[in-house]
Amino acid sequence: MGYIKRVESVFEIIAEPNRRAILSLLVSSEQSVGEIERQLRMPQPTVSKHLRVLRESGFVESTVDAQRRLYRLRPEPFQEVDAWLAQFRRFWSAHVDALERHLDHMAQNHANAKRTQATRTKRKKK
Amino acid sequence: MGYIKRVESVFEIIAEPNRRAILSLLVSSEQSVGEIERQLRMPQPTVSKHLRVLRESGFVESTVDAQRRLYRLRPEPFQEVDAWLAQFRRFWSAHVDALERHLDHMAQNHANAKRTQATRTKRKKK
DNA sequence: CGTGTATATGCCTTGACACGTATATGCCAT
DNA sequence: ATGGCATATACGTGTCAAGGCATATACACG
Repeated sequence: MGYIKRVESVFEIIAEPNRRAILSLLVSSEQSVGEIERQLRMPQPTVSKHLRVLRESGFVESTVDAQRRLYRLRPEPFQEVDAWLAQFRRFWSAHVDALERHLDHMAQNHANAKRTQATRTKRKKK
Repeated sequence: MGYIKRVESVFEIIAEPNRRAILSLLVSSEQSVGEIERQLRMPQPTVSKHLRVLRESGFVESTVDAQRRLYRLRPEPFQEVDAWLAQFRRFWSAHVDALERHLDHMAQNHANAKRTQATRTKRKKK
């Protein structure tokens, strides 16, 4: 029994910032590799490699257009993330309520404008 | 030299399976380190280290109870994930509808039952 | 105070993965 | 066929994070 199938969860996939950037790009419409490359200002092999990962994990699919490949989103993996998130939703909506709405609004346009602050790592040495 | 401030996104945090397991555990109620350790059958230092990461990224907070530390969830990071997801929600809810419900169900218990199959990338070798 | 229990931290090793650079594949046009 | 463009892959490298193990801190109680 041969080859181990790399079971990477959807979470590992979206942990990579460049991949999230690509996904966000594709929300508006399908794009070719070259277009992604230009918009995100990253080297072409990098784009291709990330697209490969995204494709193999089901986040995107591609069709051929001459020499171009057009990539577009696929819904399932996002739903999977959403499903995971669901178990916490009860919890957090209990905690906040108006804020929830607020966040829901901001979500419309930006992707990851988060500021993950501080982590007051107090490194005391003894 | 220096203390680089590691700005890890919420996505990197939840990319780790054990951390997701811990978070799922905490949905029901707050738990001590020892309880987590026993239920998840992982060594105590591992639990503590993951809890540290979760704490510093805001996913959990702790209070002291004698020698125990009780950990519980905090809502903000989850909202952040949700906010990111929101931009895709329009998209995917257009694509599917009944399937969504289905997934929502499976989400109840497990986290990453991904089967990432093959991705019919037809790799032809010449 | 000393012992036991609960949790945190330090060090080290290992493996995964993202990147850069180079190159291969594939398709089009002339 | 030949050259050129678009995209994919191979290989070597550096970085970083997770785990194991040992140990330190903190508290409780006799």
